[in-house]
Amino acid sequence: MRIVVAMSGGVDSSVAAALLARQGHEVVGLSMQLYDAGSALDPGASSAESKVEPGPGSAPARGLGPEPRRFGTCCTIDDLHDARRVAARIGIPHYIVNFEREFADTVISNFVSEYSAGRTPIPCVHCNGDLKFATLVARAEGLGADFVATGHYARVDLDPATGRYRLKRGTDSAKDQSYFLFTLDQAQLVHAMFPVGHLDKAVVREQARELGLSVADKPDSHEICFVADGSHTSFLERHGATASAGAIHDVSGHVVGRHEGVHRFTVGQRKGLGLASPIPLDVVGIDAAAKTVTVGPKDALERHELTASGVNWISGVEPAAGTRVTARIRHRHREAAASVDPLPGRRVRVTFDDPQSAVAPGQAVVIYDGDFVVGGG
RNA sequence: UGGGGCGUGGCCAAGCGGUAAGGCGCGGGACUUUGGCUCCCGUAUUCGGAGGUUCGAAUCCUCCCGCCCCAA
Repeated sequence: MRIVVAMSGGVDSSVAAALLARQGHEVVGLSMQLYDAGSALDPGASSAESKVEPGPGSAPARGLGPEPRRFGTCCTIDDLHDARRVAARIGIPHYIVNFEREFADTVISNFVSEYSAGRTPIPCVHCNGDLKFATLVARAEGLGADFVATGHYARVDLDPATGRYRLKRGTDSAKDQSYFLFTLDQAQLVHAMFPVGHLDKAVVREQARELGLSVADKPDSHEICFVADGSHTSFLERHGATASAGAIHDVSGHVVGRHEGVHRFTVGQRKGLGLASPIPLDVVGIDAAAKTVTVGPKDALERHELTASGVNWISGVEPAAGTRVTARIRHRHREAAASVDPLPGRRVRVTFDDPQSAVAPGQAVVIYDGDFVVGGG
């Protein structure tokens, strides 16, 4: 089979590619260039021969001004080189496709507008859904590939009972990334492969070492990949987040301070308030229109239920009202028992047995039935 | 030159004779393919200043300095 592997330059996707190649598949490595090479390049640095081939249909990035120093923490020029080196090592062709425009138009623009609206976006979901499993799948088809594989810790299988594909947690519960993949639909899952989803991270690294891959000991990537300096606030402000300074209220409506812009806050946030208080205060609400941030004690963050929009049901069929599930309201949230009630307009109400703290608008709730992702929104 | 209150780390603040809580902030680390949370560790030899009482004071006394309020 011909399989396209999305290679980020990290260990996981490298091993994914290597495993598939070893199984005898015709593997093609594809790396997404997400940032302008000129600004991502560290002038004078080691990359004398960095030939980045523009992918078909690529266009100049918009909304991506020059970044200070390194642009991101993944998909940098160095990461592209790593991917290329791995591809060479395992003997597969490797292409770099320019996704700057798509990345700017989907992931980054959404990131900025969501924060400006007082919500807390989750860019990895868009990156996975819109880029890796939409745009990339289209490219893969153009290359005559049957599958797109990534290094995600998740599994996909075919439910013999229904004939539908299911998205399953990765075996390594500590590294499970199924949360970030809840937008995948049947059409995408048909072509999706997660070659390391059944492995533990430690095993993946071991494999990388055995295969002689140079990235075997490369650190895991954390934090937003496109924010290099660790400050997403300054990133937002460089990319047009409106600086909407306003008042900080307490839960009874008294003004207790000022803030420098709603995009600097997220529900549940404690740091950065600059308020003196005998007890810790957390952001309990954000009103972008009124430019206000409301703070309160931690217990004011607890919610028994939430509604999510833009819901995707993996199977394509929504569950019956009152279906018992577990749900997470953020990556690495300890899943909580709940029941779901699908609502009109691709919405769902999730009612938790026990109250959950800090349901942040903009974050995703992902619904599980045992090891399977039911859906999310 | 009347009466009352207050001055504790960058900020808020507890302590009111027994050897400086806590929160915010900040620095470092852990955790983490989002943000946030959380968890560690660090952050005032010192309590406006100077004396005094005491085995021992930020806590009591005296004076000084600086704020604030009420009455004039």
